[in-house]
Amino acid sequence: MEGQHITGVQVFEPRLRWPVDPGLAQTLTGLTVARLSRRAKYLLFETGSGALMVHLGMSGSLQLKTPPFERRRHDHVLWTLASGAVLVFHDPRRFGSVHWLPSAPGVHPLLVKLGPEPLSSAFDGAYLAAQARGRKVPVKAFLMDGAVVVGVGNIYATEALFLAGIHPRRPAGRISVARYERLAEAVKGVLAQAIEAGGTTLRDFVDGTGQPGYFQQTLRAYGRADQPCLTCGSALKGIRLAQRATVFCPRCQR
DNA sequence: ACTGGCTCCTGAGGGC
DNA sequence: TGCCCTCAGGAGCCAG
Repeated sequence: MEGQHITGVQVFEPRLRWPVDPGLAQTLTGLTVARLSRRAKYLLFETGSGALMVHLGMSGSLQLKTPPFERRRHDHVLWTLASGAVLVFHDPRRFGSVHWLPSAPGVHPLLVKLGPEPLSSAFDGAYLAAQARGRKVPVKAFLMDGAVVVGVGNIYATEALFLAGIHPRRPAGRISVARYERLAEAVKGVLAQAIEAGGTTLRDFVDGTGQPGYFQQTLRAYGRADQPCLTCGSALKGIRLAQRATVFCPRCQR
């Protein structure tokens, strides 16, 4: 994508998580993608005057295709490039979104309240402990709060808490700095491993080349309710916490 | 200031 | 074989 010139934009379905800006095609046509970057789970296609911002939600994908190809059901936005290739945004559940991010003035409202990147040095045990001070929210919901740290969804929060030996319902403000250090390390480790494996495929996830991720084969807790704990052998417990499926070991996680 | 519940949507999977 | 119901989830928003 880097260096590609956008020659056309077609929006077939603007009803995504946020309605697609009717002026998007007008704004983007004629621009060149200088570089790709990312903030939290928002993908940024930077041009000289601003950025195309895409969120994949949970079922979204982007693929570069070479015409002729048949537009599939749920192919919502197409960008035609000067090379002749077409970038396709496909999202059956429409939890994803497509935005225009002006380079000035200020930050986009969706980005302004976001916490640090989990793989950055700003994210560590001391930071988590400071953020958690006085808070009673269950630590799993705390960890999934984008204002605390970005990028930690349900699966990786479940895995990290298992690795750190922390009970998902424990109030965030009642965890020691030492245990938060362990948790921060667990988050970094789980994310690094998942990225290495190419992501986690639950149902229909595929990457930019159509390949599934393989991290699900490595999951220690998520999706393993009633199965034996890989550490102590006792049965993992499945609960619902903050409207999310949660699995933990009642013996190892306190 | 916090917290918990609701919401969008489609497809998979289970029960009958 | 096929239908119908329930559940799954990212994350912003809102009521209490």
